[in-house]
Amino acid sequence: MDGRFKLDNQLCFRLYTASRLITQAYHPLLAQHGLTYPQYLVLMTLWEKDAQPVNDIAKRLMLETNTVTPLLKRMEAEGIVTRSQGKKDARQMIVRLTRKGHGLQTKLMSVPETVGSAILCESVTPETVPGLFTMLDDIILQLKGKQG
Amino acid sequence: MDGRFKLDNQLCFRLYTASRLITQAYHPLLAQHGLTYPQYLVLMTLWEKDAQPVNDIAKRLMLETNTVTPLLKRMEAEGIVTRSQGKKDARQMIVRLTRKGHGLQTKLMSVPETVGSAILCESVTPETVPGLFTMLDDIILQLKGKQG
DNA sequence: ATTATTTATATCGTGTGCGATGCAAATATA
DNA sequence: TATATTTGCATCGCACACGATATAAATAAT
Repeated sequence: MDGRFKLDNQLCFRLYTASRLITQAYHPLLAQHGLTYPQYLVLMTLWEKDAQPVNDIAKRLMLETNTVTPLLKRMEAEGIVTRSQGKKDARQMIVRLTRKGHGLQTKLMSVPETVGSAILCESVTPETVPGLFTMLDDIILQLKGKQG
Repeated sequence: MDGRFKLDNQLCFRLYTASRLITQAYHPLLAQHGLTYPQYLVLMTLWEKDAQPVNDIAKRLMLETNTVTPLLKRMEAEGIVTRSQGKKDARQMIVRLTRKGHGLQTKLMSVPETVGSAILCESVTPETVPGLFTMLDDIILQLKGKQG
C-alpha cells in the first residue's frame, strides 16, 4: 500500500488536531467565565451585531440550528443572552445579549491576544498568517459551495 | 471596540470550520462502510502498525484514552477490531485489526484521493500544501509542548 | 380562500471530546 | 519486602455536532 493512508499525509487530520489544540488553549481562559469555545463564538457574533435570529447566528458560524439552539438555551440559563419570539416573523427566536453578555466583552478583552501569542512560532508569524487565512478561507468556500 | 474579537480575524474559527467541513466531506464516503471520521483515523494508525495498545493509538491521534476507549469498543462491536489484554503488561489492551478491518483498507482506497480533490482550489494546490502542512505542524507542536 | 410548499426552530438519537475520577497492575522507593 | 507512586485503561458527566424528523408560521400556488 503506498502512502495514501499515512496519517502524516492527511490535511484533515492536521486541521482536526490543530483546531482541537487551539480550542484547548482557549479553555482555561473561557472556563473561568463559565464559557465554552462555541459559546464564545456565539458571543463574538452578537458583539458584532446584537439581536439576531437563531438562523443568522447558525449561518455565521456555519453550524446547524440543532447545534445552536441547545447551546443558546444554556447561555440563556446562564443569563448571558435572552431569547424572545420575533415580532415580524413569529417563527424566529431573536437572541439578545444581556448586560452580563455585554460585560463579558470587557472581561475577555485579553483572550485573543493571549491565544494569538501562544500560537506564534517559526512558520506562523504576522507575515505568514494572511496566507494561511487565504488557504483556509478558500477551503471553507470550496466545501461550503459543494453542499449548502 | 477594535477588531480584536472579529470572527474574521480569528485563526481558530477558520481551523474549526475547515476541520468540520472536511469531516463532512468524508462522511458519505465513510458512512457507507459504517465508519465515522475518528474511527477512520484509528484504522489508519492500525494499517500503519497493527496490534497497538490503546495508549499508543491515543498518543498517535493526540486524543485522550477516555475518548478512544469507547470509540474502540464500538469498532469492536462492529467486528472491525479486537481488544485483548496485553501479555507483558496486564493493564494494556492490545487492539488488533480483524479480517474485516484489514479489508476496509481496500474498500476505502479511493477516499483520500476523492477528498483531496474536493479540497483543491485556487490557493490550495500540490505546490502550496507543503507550506500549509509546515504551519499546521508547527502550531500543533507549539501547543502540544505547552501541556502534555 | 384553500391548499401546498417552504422556512425557522426545536426534539431525538448517536458519536465524539474531554475534565474529573476510580481502579488495578507495574514500578519506584524506603 | 512493604509501601508509595506512577501508569494504562475505564467510567461518569457534560457539551457539542449533526442526521433525521416534527411542528407551526409564513409564503406560494391553485
